[in-house]
Amino acid sequence: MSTASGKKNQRTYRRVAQKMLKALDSGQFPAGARLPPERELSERYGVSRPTIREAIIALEVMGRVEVQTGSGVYALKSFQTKSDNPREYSPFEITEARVLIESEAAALAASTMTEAELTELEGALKEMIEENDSGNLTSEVADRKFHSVIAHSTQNRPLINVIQHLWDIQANLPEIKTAHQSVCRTDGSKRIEEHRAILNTLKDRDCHAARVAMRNHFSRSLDALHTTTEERAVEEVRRQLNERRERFSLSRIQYTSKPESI
Amino acid sequence: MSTASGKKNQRTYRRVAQKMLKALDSGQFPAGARLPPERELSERYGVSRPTIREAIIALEVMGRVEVQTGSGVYALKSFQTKSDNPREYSPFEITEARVLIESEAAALAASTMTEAELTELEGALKEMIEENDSGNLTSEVADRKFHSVIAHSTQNRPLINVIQHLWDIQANLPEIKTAHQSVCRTDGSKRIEEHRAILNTLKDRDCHAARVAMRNHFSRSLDALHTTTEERAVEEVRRQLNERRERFSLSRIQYTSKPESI
DNA sequence: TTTTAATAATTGGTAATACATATTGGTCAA
DNA sequence: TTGACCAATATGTATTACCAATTATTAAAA
Repeated sequence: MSTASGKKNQRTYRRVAQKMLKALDSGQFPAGARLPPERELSERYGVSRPTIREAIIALEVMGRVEVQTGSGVYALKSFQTKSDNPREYSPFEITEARVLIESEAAALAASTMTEAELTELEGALKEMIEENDSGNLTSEVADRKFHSVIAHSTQNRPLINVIQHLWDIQANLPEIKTAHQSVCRTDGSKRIEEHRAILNTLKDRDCHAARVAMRNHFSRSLDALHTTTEERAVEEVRRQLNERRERFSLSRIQYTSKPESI
Repeated sequence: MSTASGKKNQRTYRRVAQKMLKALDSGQFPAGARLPPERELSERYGVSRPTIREAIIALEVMGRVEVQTGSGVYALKSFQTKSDNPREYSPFEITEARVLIESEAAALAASTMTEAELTELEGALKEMIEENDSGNLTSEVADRKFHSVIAHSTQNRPLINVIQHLWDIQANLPEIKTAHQSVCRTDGSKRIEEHRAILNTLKDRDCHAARVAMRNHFSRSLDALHTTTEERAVEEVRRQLNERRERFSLSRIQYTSKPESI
């Protein structure tokens, strides 16, 4: 209850800092990104600029952001990725790790989720639907928000951090991105339905059903990943073929002046 | 900067917070003492009230002071900083995160484990038995090796990394250490049996049983943690009582010369 | 093309003010 | 004397408005 969100009598800077912390965790401001200027934040959160400054200082002391005078406030990475070489991970590994961990998080969240968080989830779902309708396929913010809210509802900070970390890694993998776009393009509505199913199990506080729903969701993601990886493989072969053909023709054209040396 | 007290180009709130930190460390404001009001501090340090507020918030986030609305700012004990420091996780959180993740890792390992890895596990178990017999209670190397082999057998590098990371964190928590020592001292053989049970389920390639066995193992760790935490709490109360008694006797001795004025 | 100066954007910091809450002290009645 | 209530005071909370200092961007000049 010490860290619970009894926001009524809490001081404003704490309330704001909590919200900004969630925004940071949800990937709204990835590491290195510049946050909006103080004045804009003060409008967004409906508080004065000094209060925003206080919240930013709190985040700064927590080591989550860095303030550069005259330039802006920048998000730092929250999870010290020591000798963690994210580039070496395959998208399948990441997804497998995520399915294991996030399914358990969902199961736990089924018993810890508050009404406010359920409302947040519905909001994220709504955003997802809007993104889907508007044809915005590149954005994953609503998706990430959805998963982030579930993670936060467990109130287990190491777990939140781990989930966030895995998302950060996968966000940098191009295969994941194309797979995500592909699944949005071909089965957008189905994907929405999966998220809604998860939401419903959480509403019912059915931890077993939540685990299953989350697993189903990921298993579809994994399928999409397999499919697009296959497509990419075919595409790659074709590209290499074309490249070879082009180089061959180029070499013939330039042969009289200078041979290619690469 | 035109101000004479130019300490590099650091921001004012940091400069002030450093000074106040020094004052706290020097015992100028012992634990529980009330700091001067904001208005007075702003005069003393020659800065405006908002800046003083910023410095106080920094100290608050660092867990050095506590602010009570309408009453004042109070110094806290420099060690008892568990309020909101996100870097420091509670041992319960860590253990909860581990039980979720490592149980799934065990379930996965049940199908991926090789014969060589099973042999390694048996070796780790043997080491654990030897450690237990020799009365070496502080070492956790065999325990860690056991869990590490299971993690590695999943061949999922992100998962391995996460498990490693959580172990690194918990290894630095004193509560975990004492709990581990306690469980080794009181129920060493039972702990060995739990590990053997996990090993057996992996030999049988029974992923469900592996998950359950791992959960059981952790649930016992959690119990031990609860117990030792309780013991520590009792110890703390006893210590404080003794401290008070000592102080009381001192005041009686000094009463003839000077009455205590607190 | 590179360098430099002007301009805009952004954080840094202060002052004055109003408000909310906790503490204090005093009055009055039982 | 004791207890309860109430008003005054002290203290933190938060806002608005303003200007200064620093950095980033752009345009002009060499």
